[in-house]
Amino acid sequence: MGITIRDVADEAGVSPATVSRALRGMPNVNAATRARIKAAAARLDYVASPSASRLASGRTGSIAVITPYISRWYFATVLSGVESVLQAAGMDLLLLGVVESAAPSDQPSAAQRLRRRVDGALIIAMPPTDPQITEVLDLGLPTSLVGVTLEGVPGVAIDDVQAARQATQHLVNLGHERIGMIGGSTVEAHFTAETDRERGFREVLTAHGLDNDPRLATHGYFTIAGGERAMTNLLTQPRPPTAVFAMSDEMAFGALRSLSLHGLVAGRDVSIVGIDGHDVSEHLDLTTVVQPVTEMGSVAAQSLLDQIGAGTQEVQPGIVRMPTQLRVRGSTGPRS
Amino acid sequence: MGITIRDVADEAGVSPATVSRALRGMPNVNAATRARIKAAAARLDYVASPSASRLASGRTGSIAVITPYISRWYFATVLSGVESVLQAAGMDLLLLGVVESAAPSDQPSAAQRLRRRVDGALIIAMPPTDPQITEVLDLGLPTSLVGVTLEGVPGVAIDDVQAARQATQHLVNLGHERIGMIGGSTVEAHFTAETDRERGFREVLTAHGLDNDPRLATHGYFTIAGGERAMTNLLTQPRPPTAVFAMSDEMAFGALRSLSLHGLVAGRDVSIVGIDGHDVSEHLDLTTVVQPVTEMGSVAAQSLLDQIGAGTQEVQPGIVRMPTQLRVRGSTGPRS
DNA sequence: ATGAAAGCGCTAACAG
DNA sequence: CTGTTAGCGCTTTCAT
Repeated sequence: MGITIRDVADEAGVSPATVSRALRGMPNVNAATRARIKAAAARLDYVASPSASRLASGRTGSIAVITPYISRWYFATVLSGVESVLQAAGMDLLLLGVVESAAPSDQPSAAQRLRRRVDGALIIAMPPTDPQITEVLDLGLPTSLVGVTLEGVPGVAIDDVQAARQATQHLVNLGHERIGMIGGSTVEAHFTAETDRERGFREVLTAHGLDNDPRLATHGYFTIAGGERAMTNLLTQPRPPTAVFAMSDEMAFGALRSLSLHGLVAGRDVSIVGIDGHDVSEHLDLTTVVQPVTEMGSVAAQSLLDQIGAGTQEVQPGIVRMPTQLRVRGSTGPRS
Repeated sequence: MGITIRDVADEAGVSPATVSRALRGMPNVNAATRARIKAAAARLDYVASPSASRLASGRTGSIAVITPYISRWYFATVLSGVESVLQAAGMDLLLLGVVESAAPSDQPSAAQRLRRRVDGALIIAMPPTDPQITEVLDLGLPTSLVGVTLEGVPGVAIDDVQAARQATQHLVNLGHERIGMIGGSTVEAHFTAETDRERGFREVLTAHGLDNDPRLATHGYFTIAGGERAMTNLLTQPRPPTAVFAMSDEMAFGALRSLSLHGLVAGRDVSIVGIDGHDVSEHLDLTTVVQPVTEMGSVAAQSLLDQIGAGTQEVQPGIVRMPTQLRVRGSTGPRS
C-alpha cells in the first residue's frame, strides 16, 4: 500500500525503532542519525500511518468537537477558534453535530461515537442537563465546555450576569424606565447563559426601582425570526417598552426588523441592545455587548490540550471567564 | 485498556473472527450466532477500536473537509450539510481549515495532513488554481468540490452565469439602465464563481444594449465591509448607478448599509440584489438569488460516499448543477 | 457457517 | 544511542 517505517529504516541503515524515535523528535537520538533518517524519509516521501501509531501508542491524536448547530454564527465562530489551535497542535478535529435533547434514536449516541476514538472532547453551548452532554462527561474523557458552565468541568464562558448588566445599565443610563427583554425559550432545559442573563437584567431593573412587568419578558428562541415575533409582541402591548434588551444579536436583528416594519426608528423611538458582537451587528448599527467568541474557542481548545498533555500532573483547569465589552452604536439612544 | 474482541468472543463462545463478521453485519453468519454475539457485546459494552480496524482493513472510515473559512456563512452552511450526511453514514468528519494560497510555511500542507488518514476529501469553494487544492487532488483520493468546478473533478455548484443573469435581468425588468456590480477581488486567483457571475452580468447588459461602463464594476472582496466600501465608491461617482448587482449577500448587506448612511432608501432610490439566500437577507429585506447551500453540502458528501463505496465499479460522478431561484424582496424596485 | 493463523504498521519496554 | 522483541486489536485469507 505505501512506504512503511521498515522501508525508511532500510534506506537509512537503522532499525525501525530508531526511525520512529527520530521522526517523532524524541530526545535520545544522535543528531547525525536523525538527519540521515529525516533525509531518507523525505526521499521516500514517507508518512507514518496514523492508524498504526494510534493502535500501538494508545493515543488517538484527535479531539471531538460536539455542537448542536454548525452553521449558526456563534457555533461556527467558536469552531473556527478551536480549529486553529488544534491544527497548530497537530491534532485532528472530529466534528460531531448533535440534535439537542434528541429523542432516544437507534443511531449511536454522541458519546458512543467518541469511545476509543478521541483523546478529548470539546462541547459548545449545550444545556448542561442535556443527556447527550452528561453521557459524554461520563466517558471520563478530558473535556472542555464553551459557553456553558458546569460545576467541576473545565470550560470557558463569559460572565453572563455581568454581560446582561452592562446591556441593561446602558439602557437605564439613557433614561429608559420601561425596558423589555427578549430571552431564549421558556421550555428549554435550564441553560446557564439564559438564566444568568435574565438575572443580570432583573438585578439592574431592581437596583433602579424600575418596572419588572412580566409581560415585558418575551422569548425569541435565539433566532432572527423569533426575535422579530418577540419584538412585535412587545410593540403591540398596551404600554410598550421604550427600550429592549435582547439576549443575542440575532434576536436583536429580528427586533430591529420588527421596529422598521412598524415604522419605528431604532435608537430614537425604541432602543435595542444585544449580546454577541455578531459580524452583522456593526452593519446594522446595533449596540451590543461583545464577547470574544473566536478566542473562547481557542482558549477552550488550549485548555483541553493542556489537560491531555498533563498526564498525571493534574493541571487544575477550572472555568475561565472572558471579558465582555459594551459597544455602543446607533440602535440605542436617550428616551424620547 | 478496554474490552477487546477477544473478550466478546469468549463471552459468546465463538472466535474473534466470527465476532468481527457478526458485528459488522457480514452475510455469512448464522442468525442465532449473530444474536448471541450482539447480546454478548452489549453486555460487555464493547466498542471496536477504530485504530485497530483501520489498520487491519486499510479503510479509515473518515473523510476530510477542507475549507478556507469556517465561520463564514456559506462555508459553515455547506459544512452543516456535509456533516449530516457523513454522520448518517457513520463516517468521521475531519475538519481542516486552510489559509488561501498560503506562503509555503514549515507547517505540513493540507495534502500532507490527509495522507493515510482519510478515504476521501471534500473541498469547499477554493480557487481551483490554489496550489493547496491541486496538491490534494494529486493525492489521488476520491474528491468532491463544492462551489467551484474543475474539469474532471466531481463536484456540486450552481450555474453561476445563470444566477447572475437572474439577478441582473430582474434589475433590467424593473427599468434600470445604469447598473453597477460589486464583485469579489481583482487580484485573487481565477475563481470560477466570480468570473462566471461577471459574465452572466455582462451578458444581460449587452443583450439589452446597456451601459457597460467599467467604473461601475467594483470589488467588495466577499465581505460586508468590502461591500460597503464598494457601494460608497459607486455612490460617489459622477453618474452613480440606479441599481447594483452584488455577487454575494454579505457584500449586499454592506451595500445596504452604505445606502442608508447616504440617506438613500434601498428599493426606492437604489436597488440592490445579491446572491446566496443568507439567513439575514430576509430580515434585511434583500432581494437575492437563493442557492441551496446546505443541500449542496449534502449532495457533495453523498457523491463522495458513492465514489468511495463504488470500489472498482467506476461510478461516473460528474459535476452537479443545483438550481437557483430569484427571491424578490424590498431592496429592489422600479427605477424612480 | 466458523475457526486458526497471519499480519496491518507502528510503539514501547528492555537490553546492550 | 540503537537494536530486539513483543505486542496494540482488529480483519482477512484459507481451511474445515
